[in-house]
Amino acid sequence: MQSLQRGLAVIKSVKSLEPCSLHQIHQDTNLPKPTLLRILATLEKQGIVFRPIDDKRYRLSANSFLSSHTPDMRVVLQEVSVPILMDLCREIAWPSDLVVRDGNSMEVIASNRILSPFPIKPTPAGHHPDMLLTAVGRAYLAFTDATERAEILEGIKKSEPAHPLLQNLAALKTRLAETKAKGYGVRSKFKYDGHAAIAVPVLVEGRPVACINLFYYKSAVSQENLVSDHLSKLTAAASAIAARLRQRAN
Amino acid sequence: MQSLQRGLAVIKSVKSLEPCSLHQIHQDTNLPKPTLLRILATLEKQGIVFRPIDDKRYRLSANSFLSSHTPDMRVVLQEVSVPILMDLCREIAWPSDLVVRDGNSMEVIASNRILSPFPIKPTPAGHHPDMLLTAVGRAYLAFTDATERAEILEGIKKSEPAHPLLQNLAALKTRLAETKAKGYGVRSKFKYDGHAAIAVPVLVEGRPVACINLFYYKSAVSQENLVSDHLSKLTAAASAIAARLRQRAN
DNA sequence: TCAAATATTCCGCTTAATGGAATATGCCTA
DNA sequence: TAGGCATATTCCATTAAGCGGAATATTTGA
Repeated sequence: MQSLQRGLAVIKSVKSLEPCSLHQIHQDTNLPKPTLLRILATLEKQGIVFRPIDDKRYRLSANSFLSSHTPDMRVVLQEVSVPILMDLCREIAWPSDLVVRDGNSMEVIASNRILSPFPIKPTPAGHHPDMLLTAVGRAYLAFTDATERAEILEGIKKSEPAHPLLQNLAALKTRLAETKAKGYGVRSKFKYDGHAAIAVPVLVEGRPVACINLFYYKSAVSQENLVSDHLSKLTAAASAIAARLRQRAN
Repeated sequence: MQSLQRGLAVIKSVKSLEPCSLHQIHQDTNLPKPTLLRILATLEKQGIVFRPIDDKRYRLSANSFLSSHTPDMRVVLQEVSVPILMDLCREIAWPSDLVVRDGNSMEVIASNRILSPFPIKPTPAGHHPDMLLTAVGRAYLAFTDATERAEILEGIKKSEPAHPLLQNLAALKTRLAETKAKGYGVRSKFKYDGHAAIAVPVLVEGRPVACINLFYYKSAVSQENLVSDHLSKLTAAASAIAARLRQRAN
């Protein structure tokens, strides 16, 4: 069975090269690229490999029956979020990022910006959104438990004592309480910036393991309308990601 | 890609059902049996599944890129020995067993007897060849280190104090030393038994992890001639198994 | 010893897979 | 910012790879 044999060869190739471009697999296996595309599409449909939205390189699904290395939470998040973020952007046009905590700030690990008709510039690689100023950071802080919140605030105080949001702790606490009550975080007003964002947590067993935001132009729509039109969909996407994570954990 | 998709489905099916017959896979996947046969042949050639020589049921290879459960040494031995035992019997006609230590006796985990033209009755399931009387037991004892040897002899003394071979420890030691020197073990003379056997160890890093024997009719060939004709092939098979095991261990 | 269950082989048919060529996309350089 | 190279993707005519029903062989169980 040629095609099965080839498919298995491709799995092995991806396993040894990941993350790898079509071209790399082509060189490794000597199979013609159209053939590889067909095989990879099948493997993707079957949940054996996946590609981040804005990255052409293939990776092994942490899932499946393949003994990858350590099933890394980031990779799993990246994987399960792909179709959900794609659907989300198709539905509401405005772009979103999937963001996790990394130390005292956040880190973007997936995004559907390039799918959006609105040309919002992509996150510079390695950019770490601020924990206190951004919608995602605030959502995370608001929904995590008191211990982790205290730890993060302590960390920021040490590394960035002059941080504007640290100057009024009472106000910060109030804001976080409000965020939790409303169910979503909003970004602070940045200077020279026409964008705004709201963000909700991805909750697994009551803990935020990540956050998804929704970007928009302040000039195009009011926060009020954005919330009433789209918050439920954003929340649904977060729940869908959480559900898939739970499923993966068995 | 239908056939790739089906192949992956079969892998999943075997994974969940193993060890499983063709019929079981057929019921689980709803694929026609000729199709399954084709797929399974491919998977077997690619080292994804295997079948013991005298068992029609398919199992997942411990090898490969599949996260089976614990990669059990027995299963690995069983798997890697299949083609080697088949070739061996094709070459020299007399049948062999692959045997490992199990406590104070040995245990047959694979055999090519049914391939042999000589109708030597198959090992009764669960039969444990004696450690002191059989060729495989003696080969094992002779090649293992002093510590394990002492442990085994101690164990036999406790469970079977009247064992005939224990009555003359000096003679036993001499016999084991000879065995190691010659490179193969021979079976003790059994009453009412026209068979005889020789056996060699499968050595990995100097330790015997298993033994392979070679059965014959005393009336058909002398031990002398059997050794001069076939010992080298038996040893080669043992080395081949050892080499495959090493490869598997990475 | 025979019947039932299961495994395997056979083979003509069809469609799914193939891959060369054309096109699109992304990326780097000047 | 254009223009050119590298890579990805689509297209489609061709064909052999895969298909599975039916016949046969083997194993099992009574």
